[in-house]
Amino acid sequence: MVVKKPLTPAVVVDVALGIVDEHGLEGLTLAAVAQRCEVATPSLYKHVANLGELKALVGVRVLDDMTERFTAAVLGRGGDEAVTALMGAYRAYVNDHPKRYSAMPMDPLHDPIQKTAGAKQIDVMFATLRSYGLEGPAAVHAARRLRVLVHGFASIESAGGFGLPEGLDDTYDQLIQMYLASLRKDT
Amino acid sequence: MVVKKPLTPAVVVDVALGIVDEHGLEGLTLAAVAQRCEVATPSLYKHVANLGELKALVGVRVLDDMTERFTAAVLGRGGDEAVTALMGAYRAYVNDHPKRYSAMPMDPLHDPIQKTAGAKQIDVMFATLRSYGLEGPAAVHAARRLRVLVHGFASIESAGGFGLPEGLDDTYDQLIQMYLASLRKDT
DNA sequence: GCTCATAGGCTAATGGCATTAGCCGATGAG
DNA sequence: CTCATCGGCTAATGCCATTAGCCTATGAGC
Repeated sequence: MVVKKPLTPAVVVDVALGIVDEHGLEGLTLAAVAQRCEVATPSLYKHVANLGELKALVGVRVLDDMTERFTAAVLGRGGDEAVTALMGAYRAYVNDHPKRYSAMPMDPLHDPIQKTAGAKQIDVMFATLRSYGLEGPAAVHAARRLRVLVHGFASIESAGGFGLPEGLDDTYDQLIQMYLASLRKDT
Repeated sequence: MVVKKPLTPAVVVDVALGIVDEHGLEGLTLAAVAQRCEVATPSLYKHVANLGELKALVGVRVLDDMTERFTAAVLGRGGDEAVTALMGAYRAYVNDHPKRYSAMPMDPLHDPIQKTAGAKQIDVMFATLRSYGLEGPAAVHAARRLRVLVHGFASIESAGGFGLPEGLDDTYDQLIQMYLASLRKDT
């Protein structure tokens, strides 16, 4: 017999993530979550403050999932190899969950709920650049460039913004090489 | 005395754009537009098919405005100078209307309403790269890289995604130099 | 085993918004 | 002068978020 999972904030976020995967962030609605949980809409307020908070929590989950994959990809590597692995992992995650990416907050540091998850992800990026020995502003600029590249590509690709998928792998390779070259100049 | 403008689709889009500038794309609502036009909400349906179409039209307007500024920036220039001007104009537009940028469609070619405006903007980018003499796929990759850079940066900056505005000009400069270097390798 | 606070679910009600249907007056072409 | 059309309006529907207030089971503490 089926034992219904007790509803917890984490479960609600799980369900929400499923809805986002299927219908996009705009499709994420308390009513839809409630239906999947076989519960009346107002009941959700016992687990989550409101729709805004739920969206923030979904953002945290996406951030954490990505960070975990990045960490795994970079572990045991350094230098260009690590950077390449990180950029590959970023794109891979977004391709695995295209709709999901729109739930990733661009400004996690501005939201108390997302702050630590956001900081953790940025830390991984900084750590990936560690072996280049960049100091102060140079490190910040390098991390920003990296973020611009991966986010720019991922956001356009996941939106279907590149006319044809034709040669997208090559384009991404070129972005990686371009970035690695810029790192060489930095050091 | 005040002569009230006759309501036309173009005027409705103007008003909508004002709302987007103030409250963001999520704040764009037919009810809000109607109020500013001093008209009942259903009246808008005489000028616009529905909220979705209005958003698409706003997207076209943004696309066109940007393209116009890009064209002006690039006119009479070539090579690195032209690319630098284009990238500068892109960032400048977004900084002039931060909220607005979220209304710029990432996949204009998929929407019949936005298709030509999107194609025109991409044409300007290709034209800016013309003097490098890139052929076939190389030209496509170069244009994609350019788009990734400008969009990635603009989208993060306009969302307030960079921790501190500290040194953002420098970061953007580095992105430009990085891109110019990648073009040198292409040729 | 009894009691009572609480966790977690529910119904009812409110208010915002999109959208549709159907009405109506002004206006301009013929 | 007439009439179709344009552009506005009101009424009604339905979806959604959110709040208020109710009710029950359960488990901690006695």
